[in-house]
Amino acid sequence: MPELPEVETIARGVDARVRGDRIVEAWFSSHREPFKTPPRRQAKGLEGKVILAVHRTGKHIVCELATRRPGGSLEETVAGASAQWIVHLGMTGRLLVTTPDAPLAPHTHARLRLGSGRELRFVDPRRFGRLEFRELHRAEGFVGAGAEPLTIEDDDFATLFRGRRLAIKAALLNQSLLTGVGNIYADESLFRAGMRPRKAAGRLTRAELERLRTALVEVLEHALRLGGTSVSDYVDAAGVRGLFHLAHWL
DNA sequence: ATATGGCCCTGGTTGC
DNA sequence: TGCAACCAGGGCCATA
Repeated sequence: MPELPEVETIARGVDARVRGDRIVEAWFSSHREPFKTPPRRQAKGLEGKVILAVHRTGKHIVCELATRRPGGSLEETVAGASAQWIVHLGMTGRLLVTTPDAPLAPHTHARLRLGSGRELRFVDPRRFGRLEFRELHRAEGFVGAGAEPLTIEDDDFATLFRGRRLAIKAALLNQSLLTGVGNIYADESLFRAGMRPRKAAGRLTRAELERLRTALVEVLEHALRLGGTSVSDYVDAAGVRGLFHLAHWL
């Protein structure tokens, strides 16, 4: 359910609350999911790190980490990162900033105790979400496989679908083509563009593709504007309401 | 290479 | 009313 606008909104909210904070202690649940990196390794990597910045790539929330405080512009800050904590919310995941004494929600899988006294928590009943830790000297910084729908040019957008026989809706959902688009915004943009979801992606005309891209950008930006006004609904302990909000504007 | 389908997982909804 | 079956749905993997 969380797609690009929701994830962006959450990333901004978390960034505003924890940027510059130090991770004092990390606790993880002992389930197999939602861990892409074993919990012990995540805890070891996270403890002592400073959160330089939190931002969105596709549907992923990326926390840039280092062993010292950030300085300068966002670009410099991100460039100075030595590790990343990557959060995917899946269907039901929530990333919350709370006080340490806030009641523990059921299905809490991660608790990062911060130097400021706050806590960053990951809660996910269905465990479709993913938590990953990356050392940047061992691996590339996280990059989504697909293109960002908000910034892709018309030519590149058209190229994505050339020769493809699968339905345009399925193509929009494919994260290695376009990243950040899920069920809701795929449906909504197709509807706005007046296009049948089951039409083969490769059979759309250039004019149709341009209409589709425009519609997609419009719905995403609209949702982003709405989301921006209700950041606290996502990130502060109340949590759930915000997602509901955005889904309901459609 | 591209496309399809099954699986993961729990909570809410539906149906008896 | 109460309980069980059923469905949602993004990403990942095996298979066609």
